[in-house]
Amino acid sequence: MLKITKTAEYALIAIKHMSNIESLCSSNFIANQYNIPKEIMAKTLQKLSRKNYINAIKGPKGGYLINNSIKNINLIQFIEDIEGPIGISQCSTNEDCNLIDCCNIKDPINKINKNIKNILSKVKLKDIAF
Amino acid sequence: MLKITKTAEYALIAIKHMSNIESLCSSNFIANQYNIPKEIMAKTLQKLSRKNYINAIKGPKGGYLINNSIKNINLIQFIEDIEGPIGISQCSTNEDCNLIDCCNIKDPINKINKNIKNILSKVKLKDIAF
DNA sequence: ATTATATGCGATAAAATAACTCGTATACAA
DNA sequence: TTGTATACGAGTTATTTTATCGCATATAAT
Repeated sequence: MLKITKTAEYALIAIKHMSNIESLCSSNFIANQYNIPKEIMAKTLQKLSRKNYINAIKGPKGGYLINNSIKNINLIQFIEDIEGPIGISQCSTNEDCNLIDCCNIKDPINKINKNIKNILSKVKLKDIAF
Repeated sequence: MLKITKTAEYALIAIKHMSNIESLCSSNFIANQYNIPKEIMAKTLQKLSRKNYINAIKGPKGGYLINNSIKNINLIQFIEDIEGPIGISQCSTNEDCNLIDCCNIKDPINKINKNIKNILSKVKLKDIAF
């Protein structure tokens, strides 16, 4: 109920870690340090790399490096970028709901949704990491 | 991602409907009107009845009647009552998380969680139904 | 009795999330 | 040149959560 996914959590943990050390850091290291499954951490970092939150350096002595220009990205942008749209209910993100014509709580639901998104949009990555 | 369940949605729809008509109303009627599976609506209403949000009257010509004293119950109370604890992450609701000792984003996550719960606690049932 | 309703246990289906496997590419170092 | 540590990515499996369905029983009006 109202949960964010593990992937988003793991991504934030990794970003936080990398923003602190400011030096090259391997996927395995983070996975071990934070007790996260290696393969999942690897996939998460790959995704972050594709989206340019971090930069990858291959080969032994390789690893990832944080991209410091992401500090002002807010949580809505971040989560939707790596996980897809956020919404407390189907009709908040897309319109194919079989209640569409008769739903009697659409307005208040969307209001609540806006309020929650508003909170998340005010939290920047620098407020969590960095 | 950050979704409420259908059961909670259906419950709100039913409460909204019953608060408008103020007269006896059967489970099947609501299910039909709002295009919700009959059995699910029935179960949802049974739950609401057990928790005293509505009152049940058995037999033919039976149905449910809303309990008007619920107007000031807020969404946190309501959702947690029928669905269990709300939290954007495991550590927000219970403490058995295998990151527990090393998690580096616990504080900001809990802060965000509090903010979201704060929004929901300010929305009363009368703001959605009634 | 018949019928329309609620009640409640149980089972199943579907979807979302999380975790794992394996093979490939890259680049450093001996 | 070969071995190794890293990133990359397609695909599979497992787990959990959410959603749905079925049926037997209880209740009360007619």
